[in-house]
Amino acid sequence: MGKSVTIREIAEECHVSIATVSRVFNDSGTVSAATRQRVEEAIARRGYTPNALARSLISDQTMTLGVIAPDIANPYFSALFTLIEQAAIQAGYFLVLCNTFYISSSYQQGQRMARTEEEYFEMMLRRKVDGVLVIGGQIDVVEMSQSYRAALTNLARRMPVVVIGRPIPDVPCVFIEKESGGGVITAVNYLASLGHRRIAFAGGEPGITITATRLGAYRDALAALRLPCDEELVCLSDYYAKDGYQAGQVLLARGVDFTAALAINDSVALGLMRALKDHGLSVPQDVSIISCDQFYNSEYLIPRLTGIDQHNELLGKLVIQALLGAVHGTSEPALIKCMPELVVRESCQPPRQAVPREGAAMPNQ
Amino acid sequence: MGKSVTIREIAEECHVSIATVSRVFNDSGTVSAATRQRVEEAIARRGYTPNALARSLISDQTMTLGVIAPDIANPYFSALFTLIEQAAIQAGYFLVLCNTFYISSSYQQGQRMARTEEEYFEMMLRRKVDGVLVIGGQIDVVEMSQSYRAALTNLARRMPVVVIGRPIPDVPCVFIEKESGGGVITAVNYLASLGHRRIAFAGGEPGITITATRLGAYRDALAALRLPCDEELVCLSDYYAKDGYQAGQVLLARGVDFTAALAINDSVALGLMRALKDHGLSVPQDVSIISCDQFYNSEYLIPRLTGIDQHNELLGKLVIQALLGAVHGTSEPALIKCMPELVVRESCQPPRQAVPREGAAMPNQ
DNA sequence: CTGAAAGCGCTTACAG
DNA sequence: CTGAAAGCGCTTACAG
Repeated sequence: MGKSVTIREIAEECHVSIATVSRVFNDSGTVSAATRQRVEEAIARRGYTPNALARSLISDQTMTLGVIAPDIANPYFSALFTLIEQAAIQAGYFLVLCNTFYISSSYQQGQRMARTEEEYFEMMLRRKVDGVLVIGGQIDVVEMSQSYRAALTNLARRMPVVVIGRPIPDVPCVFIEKESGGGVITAVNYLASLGHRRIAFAGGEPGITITATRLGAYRDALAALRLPCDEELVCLSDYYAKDGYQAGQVLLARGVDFTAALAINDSVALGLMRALKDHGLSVPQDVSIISCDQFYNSEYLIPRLTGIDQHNELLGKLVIQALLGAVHGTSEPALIKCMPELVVRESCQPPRQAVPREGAAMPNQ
Repeated sequence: MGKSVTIREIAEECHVSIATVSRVFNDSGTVSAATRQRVEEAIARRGYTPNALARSLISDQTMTLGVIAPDIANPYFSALFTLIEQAAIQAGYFLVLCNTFYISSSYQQGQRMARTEEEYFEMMLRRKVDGVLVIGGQIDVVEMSQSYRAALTNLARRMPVVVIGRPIPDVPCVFIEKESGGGVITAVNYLASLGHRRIAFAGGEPGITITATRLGAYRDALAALRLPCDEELVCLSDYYAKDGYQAGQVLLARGVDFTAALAINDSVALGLMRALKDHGLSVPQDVSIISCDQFYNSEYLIPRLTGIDQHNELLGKLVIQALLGAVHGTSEPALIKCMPELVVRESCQPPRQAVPREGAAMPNQ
């Protein structure tokens, strides 16, 4: 590729100084109409494009924001990223997307494919992004490593950082807490109101905040309702369809008695329904299913999936607002909560009968 | 945020020149053991991080690649992006992701949320990325605008550009053509082998190459088989679940007779199956469904979706290889084709009866 | 209105 | 082994 045309070349071509070219390009300062026209023509003719690197070196801003997320192929994150990007673009910022695959066991098999979050933090520092958004990842691991905590603290001391996840004391970020489990309580109450008494819980990686929060809310709700809350009703795994499938298989193999189940999100619900079906069970006739976090295709499933809308769109807007606020120094250490909402569709109905207790046959795949 | 520590500060602190600090940090040139240690300690103590902007200005490379895609929330793109990112990271590059929402009618409602591809091209030039990957978008519009073509040509003259999409003569990019419709022909033949004679086609935005290619292959296959290919068997729309749903409604409202249908991808198949169900039709008992482009959840749907695996994973690897090749000047104007593969699952079976011809009732939603 | 100069933070020949 | 200097491409006071 040929070297790109610089401000100096334009200046020489027009017999003016580079300062003058800069002035006309940026429409700053004063330039006589004649030279302005001459310079503008040269710029157009040569296709001059200013070097953003040089500009950033001076202005000390790159108009770039870093986004560090676990897995963009997860619909939850891709939907959120889309929202965030739109808001960022409107504010004139670019986004550098970094996938860590941290909680995504689907991708962790074999050699390390991505960089760690700590490595990404270092890169953000070097590249002088104007701010960083951390979405989940190690921040949501219940037992956080000291080195991660130190790295995040170091990053936050040097540039604005907004975190969607569990607030950590003494780390100078803006934390945005997604939810407190309210939606799950609503879901359990809804199931109970339909007459269900034995309600299972499927999916979610153990040791992750979102799992712990939702599981905790599930247990609290059951306790408040004086409903059974046996350990065997719970099967954690991860956040994808294959994990819901696996959780369903385990639940069924245990021979647990349940007439309804909470799935940690839509993907897990999908896999769970599949496992049930392979066992000869129908939703909602035999088992009612409700998702704790609805994505975008729930209304097209058969049956249409009842679930909690965590209002992630709202979250997306708030997040970028918080980040831009932090970048421009008008940040408040917000603790945002979106009100979850139950969306009733077709996957729940009053219980007809208990699930048979005998050991389950292995499904064919 | 306080100004970050520079090489000059480290130099002063150690009473050496900045050249020396640079040498120890980059482990280049020769430095005495004593000063090396002193400098390394200062670097660690102060948490010095080199300014990548300044480095890039000198080295003329940013180790950043731009990716311009229509919609990362579309599972096709997010899966591809994931693959591409992993390959890029391993090669030491960062990715700037730009969503244009170009073909995504789901997002085009109301005011313009994203930038146009041409604006993104300009930004790539300014930011001096080392290369650009263009995935779909206007490149796949059958009637391409002149200004887009000019902008792409200009970009490709100035930096390495790899395009996944329809090759355009005289535009100096590396083009990677995804497919030629071979998979669709396989799908139609499969349906015909099952005994289907009236096969519908649903989804895909009109005027887009991928739609045209697949529709063309569908028609060719039908013609070769001497099967009916009425206009009314075809209903285009777009690439998402809601579009499949809409296409299904239209097909049903037309009262067309069909026992099987091709959906342009899994999302469309999902919506289509939903529309059929709302009309009281079951898959595969009443209608067989096959997807022309399978995503990741097809094996968890009820019924498990039969479809074509376009082997996008392979594509992801090839793409980044081509881009890195172009960046390092070892590009060949590749024309890559992945061999599609039929994956038979549960959504197709021999026809039982024709769909009733009377006008369809509107489904409840 | 316009230009010369300093400087953003760094790397890299070139001397010593 | 080490430092002074030039230079990457640009912006911005400061003179004139």
